[in-house]
Amino acid sequence: MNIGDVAQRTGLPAKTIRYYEEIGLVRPLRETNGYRRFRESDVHKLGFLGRARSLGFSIEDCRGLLALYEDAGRASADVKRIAAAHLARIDAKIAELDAMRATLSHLVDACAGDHRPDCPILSDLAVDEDKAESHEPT
Amino acid sequence: MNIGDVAQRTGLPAKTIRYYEEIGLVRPLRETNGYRRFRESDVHKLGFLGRARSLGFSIEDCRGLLALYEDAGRASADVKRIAAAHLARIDAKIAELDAMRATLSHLVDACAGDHRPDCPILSDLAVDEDKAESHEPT
DNA sequence: CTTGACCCTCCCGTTACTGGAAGGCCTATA
DNA sequence: TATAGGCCTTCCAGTAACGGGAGGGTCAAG
Repeated sequence: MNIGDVAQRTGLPAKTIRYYEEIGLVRPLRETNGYRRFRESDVHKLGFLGRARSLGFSIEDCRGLLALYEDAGRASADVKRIAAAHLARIDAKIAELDAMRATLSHLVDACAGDHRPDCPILSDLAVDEDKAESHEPT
Repeated sequence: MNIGDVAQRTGLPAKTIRYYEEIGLVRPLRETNGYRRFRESDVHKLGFLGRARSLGFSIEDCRGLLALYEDAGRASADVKRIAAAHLARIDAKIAELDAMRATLSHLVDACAGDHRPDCPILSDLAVDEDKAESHEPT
């Protein structure tokens, strides 16, 4: 199977599939003309990768999950560890976004949004107060 | 004021401040020895930037907000438009993460997490079903 | 034989920085 | 005065996960 068909079947762009090969996530065969030839097992792996990525797992997480998937004797605890860590990151990100949302929606609501220059959004950003002094990395 | 003092006062790393100068967000003066010299207005702007960034505004958003901030005659509607668009992006991101969280926490709960190989997390990722076929860009 | 749809590789651009190397400047102390 | 350290400078490279596009080979149909 050529890359175009695989893209069709997995929903992944051909560019992405080539990239996954480049970083060693899949190893399709090659035709004599240089075209990639994908086996069913490659397509299956790419589907796995697409689903894992859509759940927000990083490429390195995916690499680990794929290795565990192909290891029939793995312990489910190893899989759960990766997933639980990812879940914790998601929760942290949600909390961060919720905090941003709260502040921002408050400011947006307070802003008249008309032709006048007075704007609580800018006023707040301009103020040099402790409550606004946190610049933690995201 | 030198860059180290400004970093101290704004909470921004010196590297970041240099970067902001490079992309034209601030324009500190220069001493004869080549050191950057920051005025109070520069420090103020950097504080503004730090706060806007911590609310998740992009650099380009910040550039726009800063321009509006320095334009005494701007309309608050212009500011509100930027903030509301950002709020919408935040909401979309939260919704996406909530969906991931729901699926993932379900799987994590279903996984025994012991020494046995059976793992619903991997089983689900391996399945090629319609309900798991969406790989929309984030 | 040409057209058009594939496929290939290679390189740059994205976001917002961060790390590090190589070296100049400034102050204090031995 | 020499030197140590702590600043400061520039420039280069790398990050995550691709996307865009150039330049060019391949294949099946008409």
